[in-house]
Amino acid sequence: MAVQTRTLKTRAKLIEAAQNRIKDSGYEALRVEDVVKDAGVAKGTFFAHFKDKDALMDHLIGGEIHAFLDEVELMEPPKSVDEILDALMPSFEFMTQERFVFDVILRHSGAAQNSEIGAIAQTFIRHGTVMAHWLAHGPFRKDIDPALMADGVGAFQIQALALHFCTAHNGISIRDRMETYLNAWLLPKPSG
Amino acid sequence: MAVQTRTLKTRAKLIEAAQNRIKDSGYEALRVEDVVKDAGVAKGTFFAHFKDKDALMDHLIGGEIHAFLDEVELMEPPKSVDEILDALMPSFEFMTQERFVFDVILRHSGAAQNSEIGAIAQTFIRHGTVMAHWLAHGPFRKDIDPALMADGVGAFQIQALALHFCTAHNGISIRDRMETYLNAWLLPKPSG
DNA sequence: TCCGTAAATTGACCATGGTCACTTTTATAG
DNA sequence: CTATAAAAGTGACCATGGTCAATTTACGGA
Repeated sequence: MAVQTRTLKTRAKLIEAAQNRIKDSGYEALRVEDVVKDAGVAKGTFFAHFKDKDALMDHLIGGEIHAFLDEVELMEPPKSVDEILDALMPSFEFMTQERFVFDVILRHSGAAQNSEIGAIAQTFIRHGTVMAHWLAHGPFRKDIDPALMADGVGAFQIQALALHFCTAHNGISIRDRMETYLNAWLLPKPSG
Repeated sequence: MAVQTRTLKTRAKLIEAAQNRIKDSGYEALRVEDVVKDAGVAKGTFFAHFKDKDALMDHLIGGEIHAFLDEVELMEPPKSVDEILDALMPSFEFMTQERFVFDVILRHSGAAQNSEIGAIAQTFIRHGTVMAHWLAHGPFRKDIDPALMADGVGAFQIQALALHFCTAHNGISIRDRMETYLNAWLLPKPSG
């Protein structure tokens, strides 16, 4: 039997309920019980639509990040580290709005354990593709593969965001730290 | 009143019970209820000693990583990327033994949210110190601060370990991926 | 030795995510 | 228009981490 309209409706109701809750209480405070109550369905139904609460988070947070990438993909390849950062900052702000959100992203960045790839993991792949394209067309180092450079940008991004939450490393903004990282990683250097 | 001997004993019992459980069922399967049963104390006692289950995990996993660092600190500064990797591989093996362990490490790598710094976060700081020292005394690039280089090694390490758990990126070993990263990050490059 | 106070411990209780046998709905064959 | 099988939904129930008012234990002073 094919997927029923009912299924899509229920799923939509669940997602909308969750988004509304999040809009005024944030991600961490989301309770499955509240979502099903607002959506007018039973608890079991939730888990028929999402493997677990984390899967809903993946879907919602992944969706937001995809929206940022939609913007980013429309841009011209940046001509400097500064322009790269201009493009990335909005998503950084989203990712650091709550420690909880960053933790979800971290947990899902390395894709799903066994099953198919999740929304957040997809954004990382997409991010890598866009970034590699950018780096191949800008004034950056040419001695290594753009895909490798893009990989590194991702790694430094995680690092900068993680340190943002670290009491021991405060006083430096995410952007400043990223600038230091990317200058050292992406720019051609004199030999020595 | 000072800390009582009883306190130390109870704490030791809890830790030993946890370690024994982990020894034959792994980290993920650890249950607080089992730990307190084995230790012969009530559940509430556990939470008088550890803020939450995660704090125990931080302590145990952090302890293991500290032990690796003890070894590492005795070594001569490595003279190549390969030698760096020789030094790091044992701890990589530990960190990837279970996805769960890696997740705990990730979650704690950016230190505690508000309160004092945890055991795992400490290992990252220690790792950075050792690595910076190594990098300052080896045949690596001289155009950036060793502390920055060390920071990068940490970032790439997380990246390599994360991709190890990612279905979409398999076929490359952690060591091979790290070698690619570190060659690109640490070695002096021709200008261009 | 006894008392009072602070520290340590207890376990019933709660919060919340997740399960599953059962019921209801929907689509389709005859 | 039924019969029926697959899909969707239900909610009582479970698992497990975490709380806290009450209790017990240990230490220092009189």
